[in-house]
Amino acid sequence: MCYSFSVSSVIISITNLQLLKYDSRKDEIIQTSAILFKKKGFSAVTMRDIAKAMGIKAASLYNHINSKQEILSIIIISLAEQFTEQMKSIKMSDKSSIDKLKQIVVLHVNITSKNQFGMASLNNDWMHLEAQLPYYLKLRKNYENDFRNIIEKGIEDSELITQNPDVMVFSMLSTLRSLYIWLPKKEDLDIEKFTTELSLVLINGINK
Amino acid sequence: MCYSFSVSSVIISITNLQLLKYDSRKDEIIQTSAILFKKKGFSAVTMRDIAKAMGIKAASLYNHINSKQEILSIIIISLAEQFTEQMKSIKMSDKSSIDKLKQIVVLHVNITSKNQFGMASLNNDWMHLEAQLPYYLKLRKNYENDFRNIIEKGIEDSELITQNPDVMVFSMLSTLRSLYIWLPKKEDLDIEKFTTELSLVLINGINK
DNA sequence: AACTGAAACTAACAAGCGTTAGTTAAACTC
DNA sequence: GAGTTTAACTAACGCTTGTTAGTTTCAGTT
Repeated sequence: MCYSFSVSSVIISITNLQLLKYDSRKDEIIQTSAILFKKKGFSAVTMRDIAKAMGIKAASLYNHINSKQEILSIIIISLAEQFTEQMKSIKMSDKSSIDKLKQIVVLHVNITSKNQFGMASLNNDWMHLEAQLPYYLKLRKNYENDFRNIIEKGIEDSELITQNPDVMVFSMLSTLRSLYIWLPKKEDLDIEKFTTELSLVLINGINK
Repeated sequence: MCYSFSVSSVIISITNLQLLKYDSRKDEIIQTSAILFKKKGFSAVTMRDIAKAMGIKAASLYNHINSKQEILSIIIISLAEQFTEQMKSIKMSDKSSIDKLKQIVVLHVNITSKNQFGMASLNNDWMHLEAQLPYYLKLRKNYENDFRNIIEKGIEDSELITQNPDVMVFSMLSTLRSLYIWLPKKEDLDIEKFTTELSLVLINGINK
């Protein structure tokens, strides 16, 4: 066993400010990496790029993380799990299908506005996950299924038009997934107002 | 002058089947590269990957192309110019704004269905263009401006709802740009039917 | 004052990268 | 058949990649 602790050393660890700082340093690496990944993509960013952006040497990164892969996994999986978790509470609520769809719009705007860089990795670099790739694909498939089920229920209940639900999921989800590109461009954006406008356009269209 | 020809040698070139075959071999490299670029992204694909997919050695590729960069430029710029050209004829036509938007949907579905792999590079790897990056950005900006002008005209003419045109452009264009992900999934797709359904959803929404 | 551990460092590794030089074999032109 | 061209090849180049080993610095604990 490499990392076994006595009871006393655990207590020391908890009260040790250094250890807390360690964790925040790891977060710094992940945040910095996400910024670079958005600009050039995972494969084009080197460990030396990440280190330089933090003002340290590449080798020093390995005091905090195990591999370049791990950085990507943490970025993507934590976001995918946020979507999964919040979709769960949306689908279990007793609202109408249209209200559920509006809540999905809110969900995407919220997570994206707080994670504009990470969302780029989620959208563009998921294929470079290795061990975690099957898990990610499972989460994504479940999410899309939940989305389609809400739409199919809306069609059954005559809330929504009788059209191919796949096309409807595709159209809405494509827009929501692209939010990470657009949100940062509108810096002084009223998030609440934007969410309302976007819901209106996605659900009622643009035709007068 | 490295490549000057006498009149007779030009005539020979035109009637020379080898030279035509040369061009098609270059096209093969570009097509093969596009397939790999879609799967892993430009940066993660090596010249040895491309060569292996064609059953030759990496060095042999350089008999047909000048650099890895050049492959990417040809893929992206040729598509961007197709969009630019066809947008030109749409905006100059005397149709209503809604009909122009429907034509833009047709434009995207057509180009994407014929270039599913290249469209991935256009969307994800444009930042790895080097010399051609400013030109690409100019074409993209012009395209988005033309798109927004059509929508603004539609609002003026009371064809479209009075809403933020940026949100409307964002919503429609995000969906159209994601077509390369979805079209290949529906293999036995009736393109014409799909285009009609998509136009309906984008313009009239999904609300009953 | 001695000890501990976090977090930086230097130096280096083996593997892989895009690309070039020079060669070869086969297919065309005359 | 001699000469030319196309398009493959082998071999290698200098550079960059992710990562490891071992060392140093320094603040906090005992």
